[in-house]
Amino acid sequence: MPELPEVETVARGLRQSLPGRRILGVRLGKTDFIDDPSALELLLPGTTVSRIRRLGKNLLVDLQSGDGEAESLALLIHLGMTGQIAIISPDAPVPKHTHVFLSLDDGREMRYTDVRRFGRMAILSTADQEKELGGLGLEPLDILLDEFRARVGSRNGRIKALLLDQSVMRGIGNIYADESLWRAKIHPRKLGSKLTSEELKRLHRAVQGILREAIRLRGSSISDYVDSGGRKGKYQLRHRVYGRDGKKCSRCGSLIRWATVAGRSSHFCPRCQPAPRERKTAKKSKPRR
DNA sequence: CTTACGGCCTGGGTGC
DNA sequence: TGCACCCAGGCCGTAA
Repeated sequence: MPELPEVETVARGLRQSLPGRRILGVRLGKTDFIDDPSALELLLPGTTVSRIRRLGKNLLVDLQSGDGEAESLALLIHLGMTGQIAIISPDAPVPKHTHVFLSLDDGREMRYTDVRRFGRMAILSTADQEKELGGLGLEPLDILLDEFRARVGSRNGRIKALLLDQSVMRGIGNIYADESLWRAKIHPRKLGSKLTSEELKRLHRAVQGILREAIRLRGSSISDYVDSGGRKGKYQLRHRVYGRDGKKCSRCGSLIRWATVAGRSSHFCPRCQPAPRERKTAKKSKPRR
């Protein structure tokens, strides 16, 4: 599943081949993950890619219009769970579930393949970009310790939910949330406001360290993630808890556990990440009839 | 305002 | 071969 390290890897791949390329044509398959499919068909041809940006899990392909107009557009791509981008020869076999084809002026094409179609594509004006992406939190790789403390330590939500909340920080998903909490020795159910100063510091370091290492290893290929060159990542080999329930914790030997926290599957070591005191929520007695 | 939670989207994998 | 079911991440509506 593409989270920050995977999207960053894709972005770096696209930066190798897209800037300077002119888009010649657009062909679409299923379009229910595209905000306005006809806008893509209408506006993309004739534009030139100027740069590739990543904001959290979002990719932005900046476009210059062919006629030199100042109006700048960007193609937003969110890979969802199963989105893949390929820059490839049009003669290459087309994988199933490929729904967007952009022909490029170097003879290749950019393809978007998405089994689940949980991804998203949209053409955004500068104003749209602010509206759509303005609510995102800070980049976890850039956030300073003090900012991290302020944003996370003040909140009463479960730390797992806070790490996943894109308006707190952008780009962390289930894998890197679980891995970061394990490294920082914090239970996913603990409340942000209950984290000690030391825990906040450890978590800040853990998040950044893990994201950096994951980018270095080109992300985690869990289900079907590949980068824009079709290569798998290697960080899944370093996972300590994600998908390892029932296996031994590499730090203490206890068995990794699985539980639902904040509505998401969570993996953690019950010894290294001690459970917080349960909040006293009156156990709802079953309504009897 | 904040937080919690259920439901929805889709289809591959699994188990019977 | 079929078929029901689960699950993934993000988001949204609703409730407290």
